[in-house]
Amino acid sequence: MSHFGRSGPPDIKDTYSLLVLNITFRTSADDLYPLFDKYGKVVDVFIPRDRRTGDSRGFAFVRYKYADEAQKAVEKLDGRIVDGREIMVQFAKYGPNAERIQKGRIIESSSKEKGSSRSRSPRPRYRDEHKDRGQRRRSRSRSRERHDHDKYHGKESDYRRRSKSRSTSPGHHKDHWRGRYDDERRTRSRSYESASPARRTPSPLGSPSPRRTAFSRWKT
DNA sequence: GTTGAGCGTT
Repeated sequence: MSHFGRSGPPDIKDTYSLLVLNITFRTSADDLYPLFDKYGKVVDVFIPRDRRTGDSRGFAFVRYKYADEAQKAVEKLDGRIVDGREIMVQFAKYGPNAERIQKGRIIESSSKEKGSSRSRSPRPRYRDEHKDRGQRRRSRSRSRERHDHDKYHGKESDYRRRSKSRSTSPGHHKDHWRGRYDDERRTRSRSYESASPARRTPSPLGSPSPRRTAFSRWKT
């Protein structure tokens, strides 16, 4: 079990995709599956990863079998704290094929279900159907006074440890070329000073480059 | 690896 992501898309023909945003980078599909499965039949959980680093991008896709269950999951899990992060759950707007999606469901280009012609009025009123209880309890503010860091002491240690494998010493090279630059400038300044004293810009970040000559036309 | 919102396969 829990082999989502490497099994490929099982069946997207009749599923409803949810987009889960703002998940932590350590949250995996296996962690999301039981959480979302509580509210309905989850067919697939997929977290797009960076093919170079293999790290998650901070969001995931959860595919439900039924729209009402998916809607329920959105209502229940949107804004919920998962792994110490407030996740955002919403219906996917685009499909894996970059196709348009309606309420998480892929709109098939085939005109097979176009039985009711244009009588439909598809307006973006997803949550309005449940606005009576689905008020925006989420103010989208990331201000949280939680300190659940101690909850991941063990796990966090491992993450930090493997990531801290590198120990570079930035600052040495800067000081290095800085000294070289200073010495070089000082040495050649003698000949350059007499050659083009006007262009003498000692520090590109030390002097505000008083190139007022460009504004000389403003005078009088 | 934050803020806005973000939209996808081995």
